[in-house]
Amino acid sequence: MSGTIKVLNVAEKPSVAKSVSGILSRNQALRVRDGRSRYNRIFEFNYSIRGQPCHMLFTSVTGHLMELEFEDRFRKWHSCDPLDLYHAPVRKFVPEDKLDIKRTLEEEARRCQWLVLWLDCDREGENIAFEVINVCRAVNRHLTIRRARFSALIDREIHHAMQNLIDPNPWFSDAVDARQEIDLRIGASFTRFQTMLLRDKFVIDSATDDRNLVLSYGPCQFATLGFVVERYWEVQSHEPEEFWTINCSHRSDEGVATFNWMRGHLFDYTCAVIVYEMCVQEPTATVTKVQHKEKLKYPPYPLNTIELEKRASRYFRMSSEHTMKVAEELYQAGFISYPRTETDCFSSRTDLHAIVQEQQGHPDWGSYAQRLLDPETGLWRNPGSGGHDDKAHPPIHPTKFSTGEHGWSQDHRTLYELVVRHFLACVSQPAVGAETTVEIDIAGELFSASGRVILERNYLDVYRYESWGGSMIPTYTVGQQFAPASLTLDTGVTRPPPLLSEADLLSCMDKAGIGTDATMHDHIKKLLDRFYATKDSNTRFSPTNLGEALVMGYDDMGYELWKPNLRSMMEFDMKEVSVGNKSKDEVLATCLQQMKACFFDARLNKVKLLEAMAVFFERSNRAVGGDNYAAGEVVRQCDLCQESSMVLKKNRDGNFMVGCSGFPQCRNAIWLPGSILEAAVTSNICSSCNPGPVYLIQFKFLQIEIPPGFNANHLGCIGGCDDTLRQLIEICGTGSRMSARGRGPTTTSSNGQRSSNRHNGCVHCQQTGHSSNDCPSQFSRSRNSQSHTHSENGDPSVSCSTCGMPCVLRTANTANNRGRKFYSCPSQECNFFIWEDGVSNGNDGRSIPSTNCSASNSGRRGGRGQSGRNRSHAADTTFVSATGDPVSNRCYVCGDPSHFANVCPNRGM
DNA sequence: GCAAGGTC
Repeated sequence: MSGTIKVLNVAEKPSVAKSVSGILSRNQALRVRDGRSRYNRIFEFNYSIRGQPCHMLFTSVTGHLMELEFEDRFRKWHSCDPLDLYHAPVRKFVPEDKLDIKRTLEEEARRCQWLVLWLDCDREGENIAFEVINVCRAVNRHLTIRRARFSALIDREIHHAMQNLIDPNPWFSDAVDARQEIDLRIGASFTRFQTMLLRDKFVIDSATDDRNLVLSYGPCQFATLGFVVERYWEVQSHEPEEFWTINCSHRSDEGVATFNWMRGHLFDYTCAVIVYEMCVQEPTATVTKVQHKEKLKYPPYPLNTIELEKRASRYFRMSSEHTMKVAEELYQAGFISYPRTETDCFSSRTDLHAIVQEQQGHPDWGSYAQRLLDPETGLWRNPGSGGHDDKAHPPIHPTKFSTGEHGWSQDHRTLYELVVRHFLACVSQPAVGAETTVEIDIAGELFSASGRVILERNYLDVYRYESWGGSMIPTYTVGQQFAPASLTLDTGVTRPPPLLSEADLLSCMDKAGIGTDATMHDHIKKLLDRFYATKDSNTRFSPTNLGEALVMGYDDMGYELWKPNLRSMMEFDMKEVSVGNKSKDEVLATCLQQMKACFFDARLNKVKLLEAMAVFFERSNRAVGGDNYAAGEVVRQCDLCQESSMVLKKNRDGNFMVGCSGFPQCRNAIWLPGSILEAAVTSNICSSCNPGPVYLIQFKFLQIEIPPGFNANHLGCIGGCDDTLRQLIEICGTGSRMSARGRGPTTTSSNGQRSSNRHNGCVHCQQTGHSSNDCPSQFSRSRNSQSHTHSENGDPSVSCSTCGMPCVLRTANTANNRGRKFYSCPSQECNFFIWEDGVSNGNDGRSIPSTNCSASNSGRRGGRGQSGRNRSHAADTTFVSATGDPVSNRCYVCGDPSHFANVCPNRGM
């Protein structure tokens, strides 16, 4: 067919591909074939777009085609500081289970000239459209790309959409991209942080195996939890208050009427008694007002997802999650319309009568359907509108008649019945009632009674879930007087509000914009799955200890991370992006910057979380392993890798250091004096160090290990400006590579060059804590040691026989001497070494043998000043292991030549 | 192992 173009059409789900294909082809010459994905078939037919003959291929995806994830090196929980997740690179990719769909799209796109996107017309749909565009355009750069805009699967609308194609809207898609990225970064960072902080520190008895417990955080799940906790606290904090009220009854031939005091109740007993005694003294009642009024009780609006969930919970105590599962199955089998819809008004184009007609044969509600269709009954009424329309799906309604199918569970029957009865109710007249209100006066106090007679039941006949209580009261006339049958002063107490029911919770979420119609039930289920909340047999939610502790912890910090505001603000920003008022990048930058600061602050205040947990849980004895990042407090951004953060940590030997959380990719580290007893990052920022912020650290030194004149408490900066800290490091040495006995005042003045290095700090990075030679940014260089073996406490002190520098205590890692300690000169220029046990035995030092040492006794030279000057010594002296493999004398963990890996302070990070 | 959002 000359001039015919091939058009690839893609819908968001298979059912839409099928429906639209059926409408466009008018079911004429419609062919179907399988794609690579078993769910997403391909429909083929011919069509003409504005006179252009087209061969149409119509397939679908199943929701999002792509996922957003961190790049691999950030995906493991201990791969980085959770703070890094605010700027770690992310990527979009097609997950394994969607690859078949991707391949279908690629294959079909290659042979098409046009791509028409039939994704749902909402923000998520637009984002999925761009996912499809990316996949298709990657294999066919010449594709003409158009968007079909439709709001219902109705013939006229679909043909109109096809003839009036528009451009896809990148702003809508951008809003979703921003939402995804923010959700991922916030969720992952807080989840890792609180899980690693709390899981191993407490015996969390709610979980079967708390080692695998994940204490997840998400803007939706925590807001949902917040509603539960807030109501629970309200209930807990309620203090019953006694009140008094006066009740009056009257009996006549027609029956009994109960009159309520129009003041309601009084909390002041004396006042109540005074009023009551006045009434008792003059008890005659005079009727002051009789009012008759017609009242209407309207049927519900057309059914959307949230109402379906709420009503199923209220009427049948069915969980929202189960409701959606059953509804999905009914939808898949064609009995009800699409169950995930916000829309609660029918389009004027919907043939409502046809839907009712289908139900006429049902044994239970068929006769009601017949009455509805009979104009003489006057029962029909065009349905009201709840004011919501997602422009993508109609309200939930029956699409196929059934009296119950083989294989349906009771829940399938119940839910189908609800959908049908709800629909029939929507198109029915409201119930009509006559209400009578009577007011009386006793000694100047007013009382009222009311009664109701239902005149027409109308929709209530089919909507049996609702009732409208009728109550009769006797006939009264104004001016009539009577003596009350009873006049009592009654007492009662105020009651707390009830715990939130599932329907209440859904209402709270809906009102605050937490989740979507398709996901709200997931968030509720997540609270149960994470052991954050429980649900009782009345569908009422209480927080567990865990849920309450988490909310309490954040609340004590003063954060509203558990309130819906965060999501609302995000939602506002998303809206701004979707209408083009703000750019995606702008919103991402602002939001993530704020959340990062919030995360940082939350971590500084983590003690609040720990305290809140301690209220409910026993401390655990379990060893905490691999939790350095959770324990580490951020001091500044790493100026070496520029990606991760420098965090204050304690090494295994108990000494403090500030290291890059990007380890081992980045080995930036600042070693702090071993004489530090306590160190904690504060929220104070150094005013002189750049790039900032550099947070000051509150140090507490062991007084006896620092010279007179220095204060044991010091608010210090590791950014390079802090002379006091520099001096203390110089005087005390660092605690990183030596055992405690290596600490103490040293003979640094004996080595002018070394002393000079320290005073000047590192020439590469300007930081204290290491010398220029030690700078992690200069790893190929040899380094001087900062450790000292001279001591004042009687421990051996060994100096290099060549240069006189204090030696470093190391541990051999060779086959013959593994674990044996020896001293060696920190300078790479000298080869001096001596076994530790040799020192105590009074042996002389010896130099490291030139080759094949294996730390054996060979190559002994003995005597000071004779160490291997005759040997050309490279920075990396090679040892040979027992297996003959060369072993570097640098630590294989951090590359530091002053120690071996078995004593590496960074091991196990 | 982490979010929330689509959908099967």
